Amino acid sequence: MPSQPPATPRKRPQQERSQVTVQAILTAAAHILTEAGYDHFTTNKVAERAGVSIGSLYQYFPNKASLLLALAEHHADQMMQLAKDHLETTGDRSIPEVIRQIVAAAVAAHAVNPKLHLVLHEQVPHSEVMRQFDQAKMENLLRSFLVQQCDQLQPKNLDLTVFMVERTIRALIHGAMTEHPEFLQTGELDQELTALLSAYLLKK
Amino acid sequence: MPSQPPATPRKRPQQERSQVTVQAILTAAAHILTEAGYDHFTTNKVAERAGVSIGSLYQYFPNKASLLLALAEHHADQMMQLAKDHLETTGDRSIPEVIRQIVAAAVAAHAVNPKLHLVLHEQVPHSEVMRQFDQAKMENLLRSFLVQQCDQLQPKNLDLTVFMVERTIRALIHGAMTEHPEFLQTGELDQELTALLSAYLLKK
DNA sequence: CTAAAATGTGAATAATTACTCATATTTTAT
DNA sequence: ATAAAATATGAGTAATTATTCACATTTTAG
Repeated sequence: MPSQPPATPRKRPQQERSQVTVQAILTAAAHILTEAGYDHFTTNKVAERAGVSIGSLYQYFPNKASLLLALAEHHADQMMQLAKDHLETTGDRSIPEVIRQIVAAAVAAHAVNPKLHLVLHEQVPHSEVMRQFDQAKMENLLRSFLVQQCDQLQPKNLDLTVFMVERTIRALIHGAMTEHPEFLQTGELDQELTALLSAYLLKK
Repeated sequence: MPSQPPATPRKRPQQERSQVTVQAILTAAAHILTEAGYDHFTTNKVAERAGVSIGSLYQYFPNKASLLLALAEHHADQMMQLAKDHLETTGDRSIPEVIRQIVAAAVAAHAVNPKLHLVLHEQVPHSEVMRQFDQAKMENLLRSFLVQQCDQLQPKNLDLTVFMVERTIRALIHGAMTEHPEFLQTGELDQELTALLSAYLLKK
């Protein structure tokens, strides 16, 4: 009795088999970075942990840097998605409330995968390249918020202000993650960061 | 005709000859870091540039890390000295003036050797280790200033505030150095940083 | 002057690691 | 069933580079 040909065509291995491999590699890469740090991040170890041969790794990632890039891009996407979600529901319009919201969004975004984030942004050589994903988008997001709120800001002033705010948020979240996790736990960081930036922007 | 024995004893080679060598190595190391970046910072290249054999380098620096450490320590000393000079003459007592002074001191300290500073703090692997010199001293300096000025600060509050201020200053100066040198040139950074922190501290 | 101490030399070593390629296995389409 | 296409394998290559060490030169002290 010949079996029916399956309704869904047998899944294309070009698609699925390799996608599983790619995913295993990415997962293994993230695991090694977060658990062992960049010092131990070698392509051979990643392949081993992924349960895949080193040759397969190089079939999908032409070099080590491209693997890191893929990881950083995916992570940045996750962060941006979460940040946007936090910023959608914007009923309030007072500057301190908007700032509080932005800070909360940034803190939440950094909680997606804090260990991976720190390694990608502070351990990986040439981490500027990794930052390209986060930073530009964050600055644009901030810029539009600020324009909406403080229409008395001049364009030149705007660049400077966006720089001040973006850098301050990022630096203090990173600093808290590495040196004072308790400030993050208790919410003290959110509060102080909001206070810092509100006081600054209200004076404009 | 036998010459007089020199009044000053012939300078001890253990002292001078080797000191010249050590200095040449340190200078070459700084040069390679600032001009070529950490990627090209190999011990053999340092020795070559210093006009010294690789063996001599290892006579005075047991390993590559110790060379970086020596460089970082010397650079931190220079920065701290300059910062202290800026903070000596403290006639003013208003918070904004004190803040302005602290900001100016930090900016001046970072101008000692900006390129080297950035490489040591952002390119070198495990740059946390390099920061140990600057950071603790900076925080202590800040702490005493803040205690003097805002005596209503609680001890727990103090740790948090010192963290906020120190990190913010450092991050914005670094950010300006790498991405917006024009803000440093024009003094806009000093002004905004002072405004940011004054507004924050005055609300305490 | 001379021996010991200090300093200098640089070819060689040893370890690491990103990446290749010849070959094997699996899947697909007919 | 079968050939072509896709995917997987992993031992091997090649380049880099921190560090050593056996030996040379210079300096000092007596």
